[in-house]
Amino acid sequence: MMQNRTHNCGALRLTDAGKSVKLVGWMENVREVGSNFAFVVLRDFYGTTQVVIETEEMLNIVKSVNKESTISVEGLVRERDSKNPKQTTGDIEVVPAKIEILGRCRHNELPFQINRSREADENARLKYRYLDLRNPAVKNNIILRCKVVAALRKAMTDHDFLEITTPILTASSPEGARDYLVPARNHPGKFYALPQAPQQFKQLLMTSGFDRYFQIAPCFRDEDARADRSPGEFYQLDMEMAFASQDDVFAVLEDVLPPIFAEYGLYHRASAAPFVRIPFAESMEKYGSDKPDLRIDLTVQDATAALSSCGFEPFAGNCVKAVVVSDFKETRKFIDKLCNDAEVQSGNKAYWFRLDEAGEVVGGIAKFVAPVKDAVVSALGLKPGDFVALSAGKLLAAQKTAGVLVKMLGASVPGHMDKEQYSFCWIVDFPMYEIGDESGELEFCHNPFSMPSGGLEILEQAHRGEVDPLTITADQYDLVCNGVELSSGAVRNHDPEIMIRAFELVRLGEEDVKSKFPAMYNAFTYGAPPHAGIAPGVDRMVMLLAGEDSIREIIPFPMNKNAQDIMMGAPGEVTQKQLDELHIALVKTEE
RNA sequence: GGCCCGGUAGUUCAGUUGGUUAGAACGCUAGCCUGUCACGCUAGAGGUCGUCGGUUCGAGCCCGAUCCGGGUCGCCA
Repeated sequence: MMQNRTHNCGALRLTDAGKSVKLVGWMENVREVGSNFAFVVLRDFYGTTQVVIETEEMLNIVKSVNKESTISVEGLVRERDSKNPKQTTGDIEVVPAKIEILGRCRHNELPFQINRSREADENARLKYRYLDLRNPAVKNNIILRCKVVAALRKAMTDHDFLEITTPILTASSPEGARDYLVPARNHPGKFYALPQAPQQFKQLLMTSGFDRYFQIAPCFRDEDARADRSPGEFYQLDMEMAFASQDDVFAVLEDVLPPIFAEYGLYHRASAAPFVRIPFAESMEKYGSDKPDLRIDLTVQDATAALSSCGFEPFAGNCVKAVVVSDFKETRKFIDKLCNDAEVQSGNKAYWFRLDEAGEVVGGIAKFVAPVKDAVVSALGLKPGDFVALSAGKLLAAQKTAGVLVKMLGASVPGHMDKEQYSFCWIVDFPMYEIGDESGELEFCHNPFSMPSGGLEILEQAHRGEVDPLTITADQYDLVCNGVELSSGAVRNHDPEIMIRAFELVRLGEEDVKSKFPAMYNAFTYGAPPHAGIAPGVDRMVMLLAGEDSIREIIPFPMNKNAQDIMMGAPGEVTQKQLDELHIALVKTEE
């Protein structure tokens, strides 16, 4: 008797006919086509092989177990009478002399059919993720993820980056997202935090003299989920370079990413270096987004001057943005859906009108537009047959809504999107400061670690009132691909003096810098190299490469929207003993 | 936390202005079938229409509350 399998279920070919083999796998299907005659489909990680049943004895064994049981099959490889060209092993079949049951499936009805699990209810898929993953179409995304991670590691290593792991149990950081906290048994009342990113550690590594660092880093943030944002935890290709500029960081990723995207992606075409660079302000104005999808040829135009006082109430005193689509042939139903979807996605209403073949303003808010037709036509360069989608509000809201319209129109109106490619761009020159919504005062726009463009000098000018702080940009950048924000990065502020001056503009000072980032501030007083880095999201990259719209499709064991693992039962209750050890008393919350 | 969509058989869904016994496909069970490969044919089992309350002679359908899921805004330095 053979102990181990001799081949996997994807291996056997016509040239193997006549061999004695042993296969193992899951019994995917049984097709009975006569008395004591049946075909069994045996599936393992590698593929499927047909087993032909020709005796009552073998049929009885097969019929004694449910589908999805694991079995071993020993027998002879035989050329098929009727071959199946759709199957890689379709030229042969195995005639069993012995079938052994290895792991019985105790359920004759599964929560969903394996080969159709992608259509099943999300909840059922997550609860029975181990069954969902038996579906090759589901499993393939995980295999892709492994290959992409391996390729990223190799590329980074080839570029002389060292992979260094940083702590998972660390200190809570005062800024940014909500932390996951871990109570410290030996320190009553104190907590570790799971890192939101290895940000401070990698900057400390730079200060220690490691020249090029990277890590496939787990990151933890207690924030709500989105279709493209998993709750709780995610992975970044975190990297940092000493004595480096923005251009140095760009050069590495422009070298690393396109070949991996072209090789592993659904579309085998990726932007060549250098990627387009778009200043933040220009991106917002032209694309209505800081993550434009450059595969779409539509852009946003300003229609404020022409339309804000046309008498249409939502436009009054507001910015008005327009997206013009030529030769528009879609139906009224399409337009209504567009406006409705845009409102759902942006939180703001969208409006529209069009020019008919005679050049007359018709449809939507035509009543208000017609009286100022000439001004609108000339401002937007309209031609007969043009469709105009509109948004209104404060500048940012109007821009963002128009950006949603651009993406929706580009995706759904034929001829405006060259879809089958990976189109990268850098968004640069982010503002350093903004006026906070709640405080009404000057605040950091993104993170305070970034170097202001112009360094100490521009900050001094701002302190002297010679420069408006709102015009100061940071050496900070985003990497965007097909409308997806892959990554944020920056040239870091490595100079304690510049750090303090940057904080002083938002009414903070040296003590605040020291207390918020003690390790980093102290380290930088001992001679720090200028450094820069970035951290592309691994999950989002794999999502793009797999062509999936949901991040859960590319995570082996994803959580649901509410950050629950319904398969494992996390989060779950713990024993009183555990709580006592951690000095935690639970308080009943009032309804 | 706000808003939108959804919850009907094991699964995916349909269900007309509120009206007799709530349907289909796949799956499951049984029978037939010797070259199937999404096998085919015949028959059968399978339902607290998420939950609670209300309106009504009568509710899967209308109303209210609530639970669950997804999307989205806020949030995500």
